[in-house]
Amino acid sequence: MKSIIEILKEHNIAPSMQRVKILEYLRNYKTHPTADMIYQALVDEMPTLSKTTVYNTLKTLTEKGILVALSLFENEERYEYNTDPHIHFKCTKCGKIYDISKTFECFKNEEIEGHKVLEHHINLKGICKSCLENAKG
Amino acid sequence: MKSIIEILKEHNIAPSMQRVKILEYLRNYKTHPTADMIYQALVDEMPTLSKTTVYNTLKTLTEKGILVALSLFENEERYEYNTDPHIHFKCTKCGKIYDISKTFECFKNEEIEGHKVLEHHINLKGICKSCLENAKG
DNA sequence: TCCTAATTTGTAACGATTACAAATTAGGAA
DNA sequence: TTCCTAATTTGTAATCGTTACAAATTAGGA
Repeated sequence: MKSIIEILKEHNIAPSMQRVKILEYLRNYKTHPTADMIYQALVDEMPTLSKTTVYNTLKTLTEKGILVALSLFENEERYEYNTDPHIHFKCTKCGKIYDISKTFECFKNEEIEGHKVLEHHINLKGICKSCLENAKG
Repeated sequence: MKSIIEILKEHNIAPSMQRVKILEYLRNYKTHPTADMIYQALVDEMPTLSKTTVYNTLKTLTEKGILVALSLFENEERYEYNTDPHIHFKCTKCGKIYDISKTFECFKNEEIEGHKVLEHHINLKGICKSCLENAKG
């Protein structure tokens, strides 16, 4: 696997300690964290880390296409490392967000009602497997 | 067409002037407005209207299923009158949101990877017809 | 008319995000 | 090495959308 430093260099982003740690976190943990969650996870290891740096870094990495920003039903931005195309499922009971590796070619580079479609975001909502099993008791 | 007052009564919501005007606005204008947009549109006609009332009303009507709250790519809630199933297209150039009356049965009451799907939100992003035509100029 | 509950209102608070300017850091030139 | 400059990081304050809350207003029934 490519190193985080390589990935940053390929996109002309200086691989500072903060940027490396933030991107590393997003590549390792597929939890779709918010900026604050990332900050909380890293501040122990980097006590001088600033929340502004987290926001700046997320913005930079998203602009370069390394990360994807998700608007998943709520008023806070979540981020994920941009890998294979997939969609999201959010459990209304436990709040967890799952990746679903099902793709939909139907929207790819298509024109719908005259509009040129460049991206599609599919968000599902319901009760997750784990909560369903707990309910059965 | 059913009157706004009838709709409210059917859902056991007292048809106060404020609630009627807010729901009426959303039924008449399919612009997916934010709470603030609705407030701005109505405050001339109802000078004592409070933004809190707009938020309260939107919350009530959404809980009763009369309205649908949309999380469309951005950190602000937008609302629409709940009619036929449709999906949304947002133009990245002019910011306008279009309704696309295409339905996707593939998600209806389905189980995906063990999760029970109850709702699906499909958000498309790209350049709208009007902006495409302007670009050709 | 009076009473009570529902509704509305305005203010203050909150949380996520951004603006901004100062402080720090890193890398190249002398 | 030291100096210089630009990039990066930091902390504070501001902003924006939203919510909490309590007082004021309204509406409908006794």
